[in-house]
Amino acid sequence: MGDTQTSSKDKEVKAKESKDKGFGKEEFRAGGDVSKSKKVQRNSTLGNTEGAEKEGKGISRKKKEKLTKRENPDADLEDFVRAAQIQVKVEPEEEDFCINKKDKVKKRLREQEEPGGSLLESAKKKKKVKMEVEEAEQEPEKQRKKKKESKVKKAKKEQEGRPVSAREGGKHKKSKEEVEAAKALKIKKKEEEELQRWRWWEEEKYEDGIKWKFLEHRGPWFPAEYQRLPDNVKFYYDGKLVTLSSAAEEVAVFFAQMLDHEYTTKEVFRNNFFSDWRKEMTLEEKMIITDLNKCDFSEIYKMHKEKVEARKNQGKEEKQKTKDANQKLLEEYGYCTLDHHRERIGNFKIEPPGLFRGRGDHPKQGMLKKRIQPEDVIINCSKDSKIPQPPLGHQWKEVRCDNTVTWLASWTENVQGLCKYVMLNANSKLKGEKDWEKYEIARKLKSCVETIRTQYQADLKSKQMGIRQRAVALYFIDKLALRAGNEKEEGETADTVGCCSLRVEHISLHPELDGEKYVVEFDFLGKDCIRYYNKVPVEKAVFKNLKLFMEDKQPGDDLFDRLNTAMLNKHLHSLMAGLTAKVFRTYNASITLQQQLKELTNALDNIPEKILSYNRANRAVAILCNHQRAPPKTFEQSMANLQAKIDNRKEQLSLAKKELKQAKKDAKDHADDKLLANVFMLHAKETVDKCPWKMNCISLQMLNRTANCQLTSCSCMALLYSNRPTAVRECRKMEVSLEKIYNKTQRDKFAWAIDMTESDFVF
DNA sequence: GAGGGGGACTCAGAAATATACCA
DNA sequence: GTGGTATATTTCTGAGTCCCCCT
Repeated sequence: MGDTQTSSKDKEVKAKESKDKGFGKEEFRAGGDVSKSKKVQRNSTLGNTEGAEKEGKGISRKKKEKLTKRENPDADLEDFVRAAQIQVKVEPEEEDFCINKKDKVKKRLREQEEPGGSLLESAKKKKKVKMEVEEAEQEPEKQRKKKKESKVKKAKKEQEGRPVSAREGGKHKKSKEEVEAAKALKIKKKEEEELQRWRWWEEEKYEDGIKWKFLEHRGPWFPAEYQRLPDNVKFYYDGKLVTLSSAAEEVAVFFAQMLDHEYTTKEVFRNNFFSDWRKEMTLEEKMIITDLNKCDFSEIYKMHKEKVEARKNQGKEEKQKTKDANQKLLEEYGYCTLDHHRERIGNFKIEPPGLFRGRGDHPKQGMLKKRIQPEDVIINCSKDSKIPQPPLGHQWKEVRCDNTVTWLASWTENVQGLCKYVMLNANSKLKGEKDWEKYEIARKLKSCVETIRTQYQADLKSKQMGIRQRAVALYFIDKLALRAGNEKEEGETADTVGCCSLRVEHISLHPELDGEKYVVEFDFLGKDCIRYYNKVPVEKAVFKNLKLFMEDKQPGDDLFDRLNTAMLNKHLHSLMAGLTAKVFRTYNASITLQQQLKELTNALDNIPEKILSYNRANRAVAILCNHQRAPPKTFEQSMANLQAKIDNRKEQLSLAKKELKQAKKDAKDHADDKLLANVFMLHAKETVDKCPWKMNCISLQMLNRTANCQLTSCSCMALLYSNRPTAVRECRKMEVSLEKIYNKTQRDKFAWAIDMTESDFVF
């Protein structure tokens, strides 16, 4: 893989360099007055920016050293990153295949017309065949080995004169008929589910902007009101007992419940909490409680821990009760009727009050998230639907009927003043349609991406600084899948950036680094305060432009001072309808997935190997998109456990080898007891055969887990960006059951892709 | 017409919960 | 079969993007 990439990358760089010949700083300066234009107001339009004075923007900001930067990824992961970046440029060779909705509908209609086969019947047949294939696929070595094991056991028992019965230890074993019946029931349930599925992708779409014609729901569910602490749980201030008012006590409980968390050690969190807590206190309480450090929440904390522990140790019955209650709640509030179809609601519960958990160094972390009342909630539903009833004694803020939006209820939260929505689940029509649309736009980009690249390459030499900045930003978005980088209000959120909001301090230029020319080193905090660290060789023209953009600027100044996301997207719109910076992320993730799957998968591999390849392909996408997570707390322990398992197997293997040798000898020596000797021989041989295979499995597991340690879940990646039809196509081509790659929720979510994708689909 | 603000949506990581696996 | 642990899945909600409307 590496060789092809390197060579293609070299070619690319050389080709670009030859294009760049003759392009230099002097020529650029002659084209536009850069020294003047550097002081241009950031938001000026591209056309009239030259020479204007920069105002207010690019004020030097303190580099926030305390931000929770993630550790540098491992060196091999960095290599993988580079590899993945190069992948982005490699285009697949196959012809485009377009999902043809009309053809699909026609196909189904044909099936419907076929004699002796209704639509439902044909779907049933199709499903049955599919399931039979999958079942056969799932009958692997494991089951064969189980059978073999049971045979050995049976032989042993018979040898010992013990009876082999269906009942052992008095436990009822399912009869063959019962097993068959359970199987049939499962299949039937699956079929019914499939038949009930709303195949919205086969229906006509509504006119532009209309999201639904009928919407009915029960309104959101509200968390229970606060219950006072039991009398034996006390709060102390400066060693003295203080009985808090209900409002102050509730907020104190929020804090006490978080005492285990790092948040409560952060100064900003503590200050914000204390300030908001005091707002909930009575005058008397305010007079007494003046210093958070003197507050003793230990009894509340202890009570909370005990509650958590008790919940963990609930008996079966209690657990079932809780489960049933949740199910009831879901049935009652978790579904709505949208255009005569029952659709699951994604978040029907109103967010409970608590302390705001802003990420990184969010300036508002620790502030009180107030309890939402029905009076804060706007309900959206059909006029002719049954209007949801507010909880007793309350009323809604407003009931409206707006079928141009997809939300069912909304409210404004108090911390950031943002709107929150109750929306449908990911497997709903409304979400699915959007998803489908997203991939269609990304596919459309494929057909014109080369033109766009040619255009921004040319723009790198533009006389206008703004256009050059736009070209460099686009180059990064395309090559590195950076996010657009909207402007944010200073002091309102954590100091994170995207492409357009990069500052001088976020990049370092290296004319030469580790044997590569024109290397740009990125180091900034992106979305969710996830660190983006990358060293990327770029084209000479890009490098020179960056050098120019950074001249006479302070570290805290904007790198692209004449560009913002609105300008960038406006330009992208002019190149292709519906194109925005975000589309490049989807596009490049899809291309990378397809390319990686093509390179890594081998039709001759076994199923675990194919799954590993699929995970590797997804990992490449995760690296490209810089999807990271904190390493799981149990990571080190679980790796040690796996290593212990391998060691154990090694011992087992050497023992089994000795046993096998002995058993062979015994079989020769004791011809009279051949059966017993054979049983032992079989057993030892099986262990000898099995151990290396198991050890290999554990090694693969370790490899997979190490690589995944700081990356988001692989299937998650495939769901977010990578093209669903691509993954579906690959599974079918490689004869890997979709169940092995995606869980039920995920399969439900992109049922449209599963249904529409043929095995020859190409992104 | 520009641009600022906010509404509506997607994306994404952490936490909670369920399930699988193993001794 | 049981209990403990690891892993997978789901839920929750914060953090982005993008577009439209108002001034």
